[in-house]
Amino acid sequence: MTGMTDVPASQSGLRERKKARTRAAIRQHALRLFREQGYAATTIEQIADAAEVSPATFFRYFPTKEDVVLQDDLDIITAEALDAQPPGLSPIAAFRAASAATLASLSPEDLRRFRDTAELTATVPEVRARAIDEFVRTINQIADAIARRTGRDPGDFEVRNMAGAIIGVIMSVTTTYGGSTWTPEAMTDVAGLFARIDMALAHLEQGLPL
Amino acid sequence: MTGMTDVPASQSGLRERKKARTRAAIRQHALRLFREQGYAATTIEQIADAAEVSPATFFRYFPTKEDVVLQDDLDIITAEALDAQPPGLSPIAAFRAASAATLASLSPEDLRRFRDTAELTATVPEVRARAIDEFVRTINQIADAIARRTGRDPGDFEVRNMAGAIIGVIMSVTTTYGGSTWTPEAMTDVAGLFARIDMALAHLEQGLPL
DNA sequence: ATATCTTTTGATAGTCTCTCTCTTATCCGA
DNA sequence: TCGGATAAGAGAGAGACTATCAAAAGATAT
Repeated sequence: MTGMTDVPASQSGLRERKKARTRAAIRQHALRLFREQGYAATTIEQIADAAEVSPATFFRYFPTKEDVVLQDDLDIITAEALDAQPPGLSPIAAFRAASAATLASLSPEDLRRFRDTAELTATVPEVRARAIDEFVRTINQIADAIARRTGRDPGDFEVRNMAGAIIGVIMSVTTTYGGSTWTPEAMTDVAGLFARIDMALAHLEQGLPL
Repeated sequence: MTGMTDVPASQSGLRERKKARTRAAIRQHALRLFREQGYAATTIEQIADAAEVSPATFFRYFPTKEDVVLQDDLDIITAEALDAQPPGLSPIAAFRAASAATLASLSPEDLRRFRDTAELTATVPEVRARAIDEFVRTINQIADAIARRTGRDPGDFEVRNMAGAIIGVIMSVTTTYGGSTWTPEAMTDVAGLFARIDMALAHLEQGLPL
């Protein structure tokens, strides 16, 4: 895992490089077509044509149409960043620091892609549903990381509960940005979104006072 | 809204009664077939045949296959139950009381159907994704109810944040019941699930101490 | 009871996502 | 350079979902 970019630092064989390039091409053309024509109006065949592969190949790289949009590696990165924080910090404080570190590590290109996918995630119901399900899967990783840093069992009820609360407030922030529901323009700066996430976590850390 | 049952207290014309009966029949046979053969292995055609309607009619009652499983009214009920709680209670305490009241109001038949749908929700990825998306939609209703009872603005950041945290811990509990991931047997009693939800909310209320 | 109007249903055809299988091409290591 | 793997392509097909149109059934009025 070398970052969020689709093409990893060319490591070994030509085969892997080609694979990564194909994957990146598919995703890139897919996102472009989604932006131009809308998600539903874009067919797999069009994406495959644009990326110069067969429709069958599309599904070898992405199990479903929605998966082209999903962020795959972001949660893994924050999990790593979470482990990298000093042991003294409380779980939520460590999570806040890890988020900041993750944001800082993103390249401009990463940010652009993040913005595109975030918009699609908030806009298209099917994609949103899948993305949130991924979020829930992330609860496990967060819980594991918290368990590691507090020396408790990963299945511990309270650990899992805290992980759930963290994901919950993040979901709340990301699904309603800027007061009412999602507006694409408001999402232009990813930094603002991260700032709101940090505020939400701080609020949670203080016990959600009203 | 007369309860969770599919057939509302027969009110007006024959037309509406028939409609309600058709809807109930489709859902009932669908859940039975899902239980017997699995979700993916059951086709719309089979459900339609069993319910003695045409496949097209299925889609007139439920926009997608997943929607047969979703719980539609449960969140509305808890929202109402939330408003019914005495104003003195803190938001989370009120929510706990509302949950208990909702559980108590369910008929044995409701409980059985709830158990079936809960299992499918936790088991089948597509269904789970949809259900969680519904959960997020529920954040708004919870936030509105909290805003009403605290006299704050419904769009208030901290109010929405608390609603998110509540949904987050509930998601955490319902998606992993009994330590590790879902086991159908553990789910036999719905009461146990509600008890766990209550524990999670109590933990959240105390500020998530570890 | 009959006629008319509206709503619901069924039938049919078609699109698109996704799966499976088989064959061909390409890359890797020896 | 030669087997052994792995990926890409082609094609057939299942199944979810949509659109359209005609038939059936309920509601309403005379």
